[in-house]
Amino acid sequence: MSPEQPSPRIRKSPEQVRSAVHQAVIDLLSDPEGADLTIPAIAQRAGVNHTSIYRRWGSREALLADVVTTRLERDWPLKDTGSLRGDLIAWAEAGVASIRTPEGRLLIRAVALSMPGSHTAQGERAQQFQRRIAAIESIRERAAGRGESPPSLEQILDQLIAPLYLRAIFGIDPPASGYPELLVNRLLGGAPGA
Amino acid sequence: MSPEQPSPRIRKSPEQVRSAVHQAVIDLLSDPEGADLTIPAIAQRAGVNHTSIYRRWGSREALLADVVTTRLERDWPLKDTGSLRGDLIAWAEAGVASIRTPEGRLLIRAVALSMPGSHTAQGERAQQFQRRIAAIESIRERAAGRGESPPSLEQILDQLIAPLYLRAIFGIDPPASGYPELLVNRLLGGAPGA
DNA sequence: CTCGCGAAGCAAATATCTGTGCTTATGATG
DNA sequence: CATCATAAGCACAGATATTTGCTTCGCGAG
Repeated sequence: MSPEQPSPRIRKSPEQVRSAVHQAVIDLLSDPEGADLTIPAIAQRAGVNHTSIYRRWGSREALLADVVTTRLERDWPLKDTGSLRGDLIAWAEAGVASIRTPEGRLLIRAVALSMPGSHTAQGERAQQFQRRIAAIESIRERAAGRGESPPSLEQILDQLIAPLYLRAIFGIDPPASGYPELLVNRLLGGAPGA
Repeated sequence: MSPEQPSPRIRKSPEQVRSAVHQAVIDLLSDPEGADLTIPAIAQRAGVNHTSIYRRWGSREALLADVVTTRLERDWPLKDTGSLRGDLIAWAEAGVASIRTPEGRLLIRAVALSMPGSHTAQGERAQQFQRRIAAIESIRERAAGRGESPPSLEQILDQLIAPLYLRAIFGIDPPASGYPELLVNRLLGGAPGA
């Protein structure tokens, strides 16, 4: 069957391990069968020895946090569009795009998730969320620097972040079109002033 | 130490078991140390044998769902105040009150939580959330019956439910006062028309 | 080219969780 | 008061996950 050698041992390099494990987490997370995200399962899927994972990441929590951070910062970046409205819409668009994929949903849900991970859970999760909040803060600061007066963080939290996260966590599809604009219009008021 | 007998076996009645187990789940959930919510841990905390839990609830998912449902429906009930605005504010107030207690936060978070519960997880969780949605739907229907024209479910989701859930899940305190009214005013528009 | 450090793989031990058969207390029923 | 169904507790077995000691490869420094 396998065109490969019956090779007794092909050792992966550290980078290969990292990459394979990350991918395995994503795969299992996306798996509609709801495969359980245990270290042994991840290891098998990634084709690495489970001890490699235990030793490198120490816990599932830490691994999850690593994967989530990496992916989220890649898929949900900040853009500088030159205006507050533009920045917020861009951010919301990236969010909506993320939410539309099963992978993205699960990823975001994983931030809120955790369960039997004990104490580290809280810390890691909070940190992830803090990172997202920090992104929003930098948008506000840029706006303030341009002389615009951005809404309070609370307002953005309630009207922009919350709807996106809720939908991600509970798997509710966002409206088919114009959703980012809708949210931002509600937040900033009526029509695109600038 | 213990003023009790070294009693070889004091068997709890089914109701005592149910009550003790529920309380144990709440306790562990509230525990800042982030104790892991495993059946054996819950059993020990409740002072019951773990097999009693396995046999009665079958899985951690089912147990969690039971506890959450029970508590949530007790602490976050629906009231009929006679107006859409009143109903929504009452609902939001109950939510805010819930969110202010560590227990309430964790409870709501538990709805979104779960993780290594595999497939059943999705179903149970979705059901919990559906129940909450149904509550909102009934508010809308009552309003429609009175001739009022309630906002769409989507709008309520985005502007009322989402902010509360987000804060519960990530442990963000709601504004000190007037928050329920603030949310409902945003949703229904300006001032209390009636 | 050789040496040596860091990390992957292997195997086996340990700890935990999950589930089963059986005994026996508890509370309801007649 | 006697009987009986239900469910709790106990002991133990099976399956998984977690951890550790040791070996061996890959790769860069000298």
